[in-house]
Amino acid sequence: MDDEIFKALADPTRRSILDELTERSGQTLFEICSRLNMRHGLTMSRQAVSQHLAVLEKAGLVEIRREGRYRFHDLDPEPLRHLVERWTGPRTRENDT
Amino acid sequence: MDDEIFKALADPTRRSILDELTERSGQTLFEICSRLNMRHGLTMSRQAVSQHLAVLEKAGLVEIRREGRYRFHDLDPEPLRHLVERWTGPRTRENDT
DNA sequence: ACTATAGGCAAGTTTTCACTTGCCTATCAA
DNA sequence: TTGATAGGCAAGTGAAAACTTGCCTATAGT
Repeated sequence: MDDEIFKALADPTRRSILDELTERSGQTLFEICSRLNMRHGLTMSRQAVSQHLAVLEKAGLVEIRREGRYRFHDLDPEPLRHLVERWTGPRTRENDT
Repeated sequence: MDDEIFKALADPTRRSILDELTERSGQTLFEICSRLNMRHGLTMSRQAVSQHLAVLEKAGLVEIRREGRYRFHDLDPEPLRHLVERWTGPRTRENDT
């Protein structure tokens, strides 16, 4: 289960998508495409982005809701919160400088 | 820079290696090999493990120190601490239930 | 009804990654 | 100094992942 999350995070394009959705939630596929192009310098086909979104959805990091002919994408950062605690320990208070 | 860390974490064998080093720091290559085999059911060549360790070292997650003919491996969890904060926000206290 | 927009499906290609194989070097112990 | 142990290098293989291409479906506006 964590496996899908780590694999999803391994790709820089997918991380940029998460960045985009962090900044503006509920974007459509086309919006994400154009913003990846504009702001991250990524030029890739709509299908490529769609496939990335499918990976992110399977990992539970993005929720997709359909309305009419639009598909809106929302970030769900919940699965990320305790992801690396197995190596860092549960608390990081001593590092809060 | 983060890219190497995320890519390093994408492989389940490498995550098992981090688990092993979390439990017992300073293991040699052969120790890691046999413990991956014994405790994680992973049977793979020494070279494969060595390559994984190289990836982990490049990502800054493992430090390697040589003494005589031995090579000891230590975990450095520091780069992991704030890895996902760009999506979760800096604090997760409200989720400490 | 027709057209444009938003998205879906399913090959096929290319690149990247994990892993092996074979041989070589270095340290230590007898 | 011989042999055993710990590890290194580099080319090769196989499979998975990223991305494209071409065509199809569905919703909305006029």
